[in-house]
Amino acid sequence: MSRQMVRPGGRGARVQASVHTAVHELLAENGRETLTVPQIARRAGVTPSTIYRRWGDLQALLSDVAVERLRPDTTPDDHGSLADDLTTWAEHFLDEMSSPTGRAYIRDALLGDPDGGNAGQCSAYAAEQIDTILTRATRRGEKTPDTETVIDHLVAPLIYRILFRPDGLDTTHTHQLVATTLDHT
Amino acid sequence: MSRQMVRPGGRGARVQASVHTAVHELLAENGRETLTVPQIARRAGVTPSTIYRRWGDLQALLSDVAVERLRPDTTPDDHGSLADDLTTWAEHFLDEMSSPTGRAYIRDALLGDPDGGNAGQCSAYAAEQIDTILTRATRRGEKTPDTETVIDHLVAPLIYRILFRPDGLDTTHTHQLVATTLDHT
DNA sequence: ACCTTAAAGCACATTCATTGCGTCTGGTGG
DNA sequence: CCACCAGACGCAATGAATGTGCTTTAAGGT
Repeated sequence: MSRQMVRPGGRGARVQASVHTAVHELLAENGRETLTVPQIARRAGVTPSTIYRRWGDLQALLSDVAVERLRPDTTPDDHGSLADDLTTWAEHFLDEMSSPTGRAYIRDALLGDPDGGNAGQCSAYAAEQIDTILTRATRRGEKTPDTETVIDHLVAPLIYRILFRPDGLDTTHTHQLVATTLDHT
Repeated sequence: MSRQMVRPGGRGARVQASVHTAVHELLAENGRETLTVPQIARRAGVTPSTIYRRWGDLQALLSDVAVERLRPDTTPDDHGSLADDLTTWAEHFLDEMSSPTGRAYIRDALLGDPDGGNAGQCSAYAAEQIDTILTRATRRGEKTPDTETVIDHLVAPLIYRILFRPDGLDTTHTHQLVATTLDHT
């Protein structure tokens, strides 16, 4: 139930919004350990039952919030060359995702529905961004790799390190990944 | 607290074993949704307080069990060539990890301690296996990529697809990844 | 303005998480 | 060989969270 069919502007929309912001605030304040449904309900000015009815359980709600917060809010900047665009995007991506908050949201998104519903959405967001960059490069006349190639050799390694080896993250590595990715054209 | 210092053969060891198998069985039977500490305790013939004392909370316990079950039980087979070894290992890896059970264990491992304690352990397991294969190939006189390269361009894409895009998994793709990885020598 | 219907509130029963305290196991030193 | 001691376990109790029937509210259409 991540994609809510709420009458826009109605009471449901207000509740959804206040619950989402309540989750976000409480996560920032106390972390996830002590986060409970009644707590969220109190902060949002709602009763717990409302949350249980709309989202089912805490995990689904967290996953829902996570996906919304992981949605990119802007299209990638245009720096005039594919290499620059990819590098800048990758650095920005790493910045956002490798923070404790970012990692937490990714993990929450992974818990949502067992097959890649919410996680798949996140992946789709990244794919869209990449696609924009690649399309722009193609229009410029540059030779470009496939979106899939970029995902395999740039996005995947970044995410892998973020999730499994938070220590091994540095800018040099990112640049190297961009370079090898561009070899696959 | 994943690495328990239990007196071997004593009561503590029995408790640890029965709790671990209880978790494994209950996960297989009812999935993770309905899994609770008292439930595990009942199945294991233990009281909940024991579990709380030893593991702290459900997540830590799940993470502990996950890491133990994700530990490879055998060294990679030797097929006489790096390409064959890597391909076979990748297919085996994919088989184990892409099952619903495997995915669930990976996600549990990711939840353990916030910085990559348990997840890092899993990554280290994979690195060990890869390292064995690469060392063998070097000893044969083959030209081999770095372990890091294999992780970035083979392991990471596999895991990424397993976690974020369970649909996009096929053998062809795996072979392709092995091929491009071997280009990076 | 009314009517319909989906969503939110309320109250309550059930189950879970968590801790204090006494008991027992099993390794250790005399 | 035996008594001792530290840590681990079981029991029981409490406070909180989960989840559900029933009632009430308000959004959107007629």
